[in-house]
Amino acid sequence: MRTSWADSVANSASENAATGSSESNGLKRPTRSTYVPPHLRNRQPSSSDHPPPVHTTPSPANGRVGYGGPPTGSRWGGGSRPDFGRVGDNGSGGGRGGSGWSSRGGGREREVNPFGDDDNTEEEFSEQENTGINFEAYDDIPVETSGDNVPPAVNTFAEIDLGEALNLNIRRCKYVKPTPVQRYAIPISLAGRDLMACAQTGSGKTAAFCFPIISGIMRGQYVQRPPRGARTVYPLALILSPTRELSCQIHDEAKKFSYQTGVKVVVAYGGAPINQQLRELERGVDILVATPGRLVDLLERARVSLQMIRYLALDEADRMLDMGFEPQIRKIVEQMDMPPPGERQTLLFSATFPKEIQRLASDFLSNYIFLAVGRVGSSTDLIVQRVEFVQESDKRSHLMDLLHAQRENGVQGKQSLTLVFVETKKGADSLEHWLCLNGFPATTIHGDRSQQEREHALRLFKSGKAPILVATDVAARGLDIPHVAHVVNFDLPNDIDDYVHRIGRTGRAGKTGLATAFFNDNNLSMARPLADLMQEANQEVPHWLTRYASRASYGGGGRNRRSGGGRFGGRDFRRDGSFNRPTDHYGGANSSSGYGYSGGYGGGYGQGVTSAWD
DNA sequence: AAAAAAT
Repeated sequence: MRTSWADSVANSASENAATGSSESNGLKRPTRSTYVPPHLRNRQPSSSDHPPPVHTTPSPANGRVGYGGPPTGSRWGGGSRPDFGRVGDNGSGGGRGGSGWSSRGGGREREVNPFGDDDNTEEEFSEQENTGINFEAYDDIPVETSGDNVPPAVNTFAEIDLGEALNLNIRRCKYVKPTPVQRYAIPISLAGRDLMACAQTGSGKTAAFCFPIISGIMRGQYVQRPPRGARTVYPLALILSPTRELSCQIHDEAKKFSYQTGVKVVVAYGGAPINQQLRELERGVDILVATPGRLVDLLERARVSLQMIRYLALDEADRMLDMGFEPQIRKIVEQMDMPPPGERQTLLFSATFPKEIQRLASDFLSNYIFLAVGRVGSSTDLIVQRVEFVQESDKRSHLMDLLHAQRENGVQGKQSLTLVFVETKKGADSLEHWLCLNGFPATTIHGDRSQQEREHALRLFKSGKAPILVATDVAARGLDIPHVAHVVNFDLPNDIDDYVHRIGRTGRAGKTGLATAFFNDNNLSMARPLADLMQEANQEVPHWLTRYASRASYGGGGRNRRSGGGRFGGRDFRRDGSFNRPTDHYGGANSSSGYGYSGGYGGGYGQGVTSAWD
């Protein structure tokens, strides 16, 4: 089924539900659209499994339903954003949009069931799905919101009408009740508001922005494809992330959530053949998940237009707006054909949100709500952090000792994985080689490897065939890898944020995790932030580290460019009063005050909020 | 100085 849900809805005036036999399909893509897979041939369409309505379609240029398309200005039908989905209310969704749609969203025949065999794979799935979600621990989690007219949070999914098909997928995912970030972020998003959210992954962050997007697209009838090159596609939502693997992961999640909703999710990223991605796009796309480089390529080829974007989500938003990415993001968001803030809905998610990045981010937002959700209970306690003083020349043998000990302690069950972070790609290769030589099955992931190699390495690691993964920061953020028992910072990062993200690869799913860092004279600039972080997380700080920390002067200590002051994401910079100051105020000179900061706003977060955020 | 991200 090539036609996306949105396309179908846009043309729903005259509906032809006959599977795969619509004239429009026949007209546009004769071969592909009329194909009926073997298992569906001779099968009666039923309310639960026939594809979304297909239509005798007027050409895109004259088939307008609902609002009139981009050239006419406000696509929001007059600024009442919560109602945007109701344009041209033709009743096809019934009174309660979600339920009405879902019965027809029935699934495209070729849609692979991401849940596997619906009835038999529940265990496998539940384990995966609930990774990192400790529902019990969520009850007294500190939450801070700021902004105008913050919609109230919900306590159950039942309170929100996300639509039947999506609700079914939520049940399939074993999501019993919304996590805090979902409780707040979903109503905010459903109300049409822009959002800057700080929340840990594993607490349902991906779902927190996917649910409202999917739900909104399901019930929105606003879609109209403006005339353009026939091969240009017009996604309604764009989700950007900083690494290819993370985009894949988000795509996989989004596919589960959108199963049989008719909402089409496509992923596009570099390093993989573009032709296959182009074919997927041609089959229809409502939600595009992408890394920036490949997206720019697609935009320049005019294979994708952002003209119809209703939802923009940036995952790991602080990384996306960091120096390396900011120009590309600005190009995509500000210099192509994406609707401006206020005409689209923008959702930014990250665990760490430095103030200066918040300031940058506000360019992309309109009257947004800031949301900070504290860590799950005392979950940092789940990650035991250790720092050891190890000279460069001793690192390998020291690592060897750790791995041997781990092996002998039986900590290394079949599924106990060790993730080793190093600074450079060369260093990754060479350490992997050395580990293998010494009898430790290791693999490596970094940016100099082919995408095939990267994905292969990740699979080897996840499956336990290579229980040691040597990685650069490409693996630091967002990746949900079950059974990582130990994160070793073989080389410490230069930024405490990166450290926070790295160690957050373990201690998930209510399991304990261990994080060991090798510290030496090359890491002096990290002494203070690291010591402060560990102290806040109730970790035992070695005395030698405390001495280094007290010695370190911020100016000389390092180029921790955004220092502790910004690292903690739990505060809306708009409330800081100091946000008018020049940017460089937040540079290295702010380290200590930054840390003192978390105690300075009410203590709601207390300690720990700063750690293990993801 | 390094990593990531298009070909």
